[in-house]
Amino acid sequence: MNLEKTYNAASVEDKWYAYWLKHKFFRSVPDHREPFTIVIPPPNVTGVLHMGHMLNNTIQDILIRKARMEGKNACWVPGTDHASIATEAKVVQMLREKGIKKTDLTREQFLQYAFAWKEKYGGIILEQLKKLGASCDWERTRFTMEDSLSEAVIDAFIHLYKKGYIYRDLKMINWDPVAKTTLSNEEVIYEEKQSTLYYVKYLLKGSESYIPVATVRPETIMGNVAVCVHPDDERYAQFIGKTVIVPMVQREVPVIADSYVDKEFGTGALKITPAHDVNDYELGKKYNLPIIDCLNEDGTISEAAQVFIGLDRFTAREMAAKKLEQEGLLIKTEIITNKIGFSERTNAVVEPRLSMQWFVRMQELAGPALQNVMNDEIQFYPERFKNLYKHWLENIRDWPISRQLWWGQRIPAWYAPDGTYAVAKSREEAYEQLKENFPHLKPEELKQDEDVVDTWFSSWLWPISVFDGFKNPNNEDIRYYYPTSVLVTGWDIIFFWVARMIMAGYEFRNEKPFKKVYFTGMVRDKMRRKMSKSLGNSPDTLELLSKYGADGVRFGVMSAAAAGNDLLYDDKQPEQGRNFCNKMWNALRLIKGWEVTTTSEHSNHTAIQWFEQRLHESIEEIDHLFEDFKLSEALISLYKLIWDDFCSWYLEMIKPEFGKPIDAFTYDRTIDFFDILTRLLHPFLPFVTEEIWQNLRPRKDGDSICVSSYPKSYNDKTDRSLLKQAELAFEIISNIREIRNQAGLRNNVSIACYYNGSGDITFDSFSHYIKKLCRLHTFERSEEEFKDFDTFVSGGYKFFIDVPGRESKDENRQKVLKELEYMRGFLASVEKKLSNEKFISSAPPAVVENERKKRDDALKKIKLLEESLH
RNA sequence: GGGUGCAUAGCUCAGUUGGUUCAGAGCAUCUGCCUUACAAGCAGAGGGUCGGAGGUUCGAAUCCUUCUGCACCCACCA
Repeated sequence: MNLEKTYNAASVEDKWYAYWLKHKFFRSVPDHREPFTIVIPPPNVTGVLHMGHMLNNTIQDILIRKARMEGKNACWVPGTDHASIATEAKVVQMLREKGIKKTDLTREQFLQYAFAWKEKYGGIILEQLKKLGASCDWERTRFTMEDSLSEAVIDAFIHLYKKGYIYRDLKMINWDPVAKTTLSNEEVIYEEKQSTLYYVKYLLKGSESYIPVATVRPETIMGNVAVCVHPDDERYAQFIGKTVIVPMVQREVPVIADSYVDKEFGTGALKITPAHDVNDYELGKKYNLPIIDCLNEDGTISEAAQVFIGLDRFTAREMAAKKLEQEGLLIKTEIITNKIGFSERTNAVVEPRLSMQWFVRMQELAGPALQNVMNDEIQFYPERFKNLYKHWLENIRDWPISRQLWWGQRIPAWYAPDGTYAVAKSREEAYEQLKENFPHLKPEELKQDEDVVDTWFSSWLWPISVFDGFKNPNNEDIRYYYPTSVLVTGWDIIFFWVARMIMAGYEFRNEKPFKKVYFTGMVRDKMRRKMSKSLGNSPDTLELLSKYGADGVRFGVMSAAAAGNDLLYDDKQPEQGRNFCNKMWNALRLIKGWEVTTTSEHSNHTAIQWFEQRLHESIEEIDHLFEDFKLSEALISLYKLIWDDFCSWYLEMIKPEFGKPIDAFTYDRTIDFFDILTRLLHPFLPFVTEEIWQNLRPRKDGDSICVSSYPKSYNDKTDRSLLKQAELAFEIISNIREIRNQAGLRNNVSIACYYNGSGDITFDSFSHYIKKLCRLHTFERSEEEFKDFDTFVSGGYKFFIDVPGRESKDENRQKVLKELEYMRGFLASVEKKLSNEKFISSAPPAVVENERKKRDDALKKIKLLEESLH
């Protein structure tokens, strides 16, 4: 066998992924086995995958691969999300770069461009997932806007409408003037910004006196319909009921009083602009004030404003300030910090806007969703996200779902010429509903609502709709796979998606959509900034995958990612993963390079038994870590098991001398061990483990580690007696090696070591290996005290190293003194504890007993150390 | 304004229900090695008052109180 010196991830990974696909190992159809199902959080087709996706999908793949190896029917459903507003914004921008304006296109033409975009980027995304090693059932790939899933959206809409949960209303909503669409609260991101607060004079009609009003938005002054003060505010009591003049437009408006106004803030007087502020709108309704909308949908000043018509709102703000100053109405300005809402997708400053939209009433939907998370019917990992979830659901508000976009499922409402509408699956059905009241109506006169639904109104159905649970609620797939086993997603979309999927699950199937939710943290850069394209701090994942290999990247993101905790990404992490792959690769090279004798005589019982014990100890530990979703700890634990225990200790112990063969028994056991190790590691690093596993033994076409069995720990009482002995032996080896290092001995110089004393634990079984690993020509018991030798004390034994030509033993002596000092301190603290009556009486007997043993051990060690100083 | 989380080695973090003088890992640093699997490596070393203060306890990184600093979420204060 001829294996390359370094592991070549690129060629290995492509080879095995193609092999897995060819043999359809990832294909899942319902059968008699227990299902293990994950639906992917569908990535947006806006671009390519970033680091967050690498993390998220690696976790899902680990869980799926482990379940598959455990004999479950593992099904991972992949797919993509049309991401209505985000994608539409991208397509609009792409068209603009080509010199095409959206307004020049028909809806149909635009959708063609959008679908072409989806084909391109959706395809790239799926390829990236394959590169990562994702073991999805690709035959099940879904897209949120494909026919079946769009029909599910319409069904859901009609269902909720009939139930009275969907309604149409004129309300104040968040408006994105760039995308020109409504947004939900969740799509608005508030940031603290410095703003100018303008103090403006509102002159009393026919008088020189005025009410000072503070505002950060002078460009909406033209929409003022009243000034409001607190009824108990003595400063303005005289103005209440009088008329003041709105600056710039000279409108005469009343001064009203309402306790909503905070006397302490600003000037204590508030201008009322019902069209541009939620609170003002409420006050306007209360006092029956008119509404003057002085903004257009693109954020420019409307004709209703009378001045600055057509100017952008920010330009108008400056102009208004200037004009107020010119007219002598500006008292002063002040810089304050306030929160400004930005559109999540376009980053435009959001406007409160009064508009007719479709809403989902959330109160009833929230009930079961809240209850079943709080009682752990659906489990959250980490649990603390329950708090966040609870708070949101308890304060839930209705969900505006209509979006003034083209890319998405169109709202199934049909309007008669007079505005009366029917909600129906088709024009024909709508016509049937309406014709009773409109005998002369013709079907072609009906107009469908121009808006589409919020993208989350489609993705909240995902766990149901990917299994066609709307079209055919009793089909075999959904009965078998639903509810899914676990959802893996970032905590940032807990409201957008997780909460709503839970609501949809209970509403449409009367059953939870998943049993567990694993929340991942956000991937940040070394400066703790969230990775984003605009900052340019997210590595190019395709480049990363080709540089370090998918296994390297998977190791990198997993090794630092505790559930729910953000992780700081650094190139060092995938590098460590790549190195790990190479380490295992070279272990394979070592083993496969051995010549094997036919004899089964051997002297490696101890090493083999020790490693077996160590292996099963690890398997138990890893099982527990998996139960708690502590995946990064499980990976680190495997890393140490393989690198330290297997490579550094076990292989070095059994390694035959150069040129000599290894016995068949040791060889076979070693292959067994490596086989088990690769299977344990396979869920984390699928490619390198497949490559090694395939090389360990002769395999047939169709064999694969990904459908082999996941190792189980022994259930019977496994003997663990060698673990302690090994610990002592390794400690002795390290001590001898340190002395060798201090003495500057070359590796080919062999030395002698003598020891005496006795301890609770022996190292006899390991003597042979100590000798071998420390290059000792002599390692034996001797009652003699070797006064000129370097010494150390370990496990109740005193060791003497004969270093030829060693001039100074100061270094060694210093070390012994230091240890002696430490042990004396240790002894003092133990004795103090033991002489404390309260400790003896209140501590558990086992703890006291342990302290006594520590004292005896310490006394013994001190004695040995003191002796060895002479 | 309400809420959550975090603070442990130079950096990033582990540390289960309080019990070893237990303070741990990886990276980084330092020393010595191209030793026939691996320099993407091997053998070693140094490094921390577990954010501050108080309390509970025989015993606290761990439990309680408080303070400080940081991060995030939610909320209609111009």
